[in-house]
Amino acid sequence: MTVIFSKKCEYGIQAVLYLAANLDGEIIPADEIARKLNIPKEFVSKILQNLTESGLVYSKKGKSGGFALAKKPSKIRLIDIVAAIDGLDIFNSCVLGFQHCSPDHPCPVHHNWGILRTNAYNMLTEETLDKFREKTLRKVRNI
Amino acid sequence: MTVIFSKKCEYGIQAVLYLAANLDGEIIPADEIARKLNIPKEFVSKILQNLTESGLVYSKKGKSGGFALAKKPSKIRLIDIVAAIDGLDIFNSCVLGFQHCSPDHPCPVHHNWGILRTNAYNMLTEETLDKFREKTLRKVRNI
DNA sequence: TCCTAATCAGATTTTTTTGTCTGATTAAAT
DNA sequence: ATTTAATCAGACAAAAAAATCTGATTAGGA
Repeated sequence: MTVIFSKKCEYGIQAVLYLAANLDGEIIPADEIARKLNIPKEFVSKILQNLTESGLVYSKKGKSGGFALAKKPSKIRLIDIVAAIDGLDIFNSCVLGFQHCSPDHPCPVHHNWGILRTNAYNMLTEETLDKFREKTLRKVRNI
Repeated sequence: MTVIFSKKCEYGIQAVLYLAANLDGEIIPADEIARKLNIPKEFVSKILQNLTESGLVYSKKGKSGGFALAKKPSKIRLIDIVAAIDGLDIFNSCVLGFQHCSPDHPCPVHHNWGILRTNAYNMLTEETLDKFREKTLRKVRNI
């Protein structure tokens, strides 16, 4: 199966978007996120743990605990989430898997793919969570 | 780990490019392909089996057997290989994994990602194996 | 203050992907 | 024609990813 982001990363982005849609930094339990987004409960919990270690998310243990963003939505870019979960190898390694692919010894699609890759990177870097608030709200309510 | 193509697909494309680099339809054993491309021998053999079932590759059993392209290089597009191994889901499903993503209820990055995806699809569709012959030869010899 | 219920967090299991091994097949040499 | 050596092909095993289970933690009510 071809894939852009791992399931972990997909779920992670979804969950963080959900947190961002609740402006005032409200603490939200993993259980609610899991239900609203149709993600296995303990899986989303684990992913948010990872993001907590990365400093993107804040977690509170115990009763009435949960997760919230650790920064303002305008300070979190989509690329930050991808970097924390999947890493940025995809933007540095050869799409065909050639081990010694470089500008000097390019693979057949090196140039064309490079352009696509740069566009993707720029898109993920330009987009911060605050830009998505309304879109995310609409999307989540329609699931 | 974020990934575009599965290892299987990466290896598959590499192997088919290698076959295409041998113009006259010469039959090449999996062993040689594996050595030249640094791919596990039996794995590349299995992948080429799959491609044989898909009609892209021809296989010959027994001593002095091996694999060759089943069609002229100009008739095989990169997208055909991707479709045969990984399928084309990546070009139809939501990049963030939202189950009900559509133009009516788009995910936050729906539009932007749609453009990138279309570009990628077009690139893989326009590129046929014959265009890569010299590039592949250079690449393989430098590995 | 203690107990309970709800939560996060780490360990475990299942599934998928990747890689390896053994056997069936075939062409060529004897 | 028989044997042999090299190959493809399908069954098997290991590693990685995804999902689940159990235990540690904490706030709030009795």
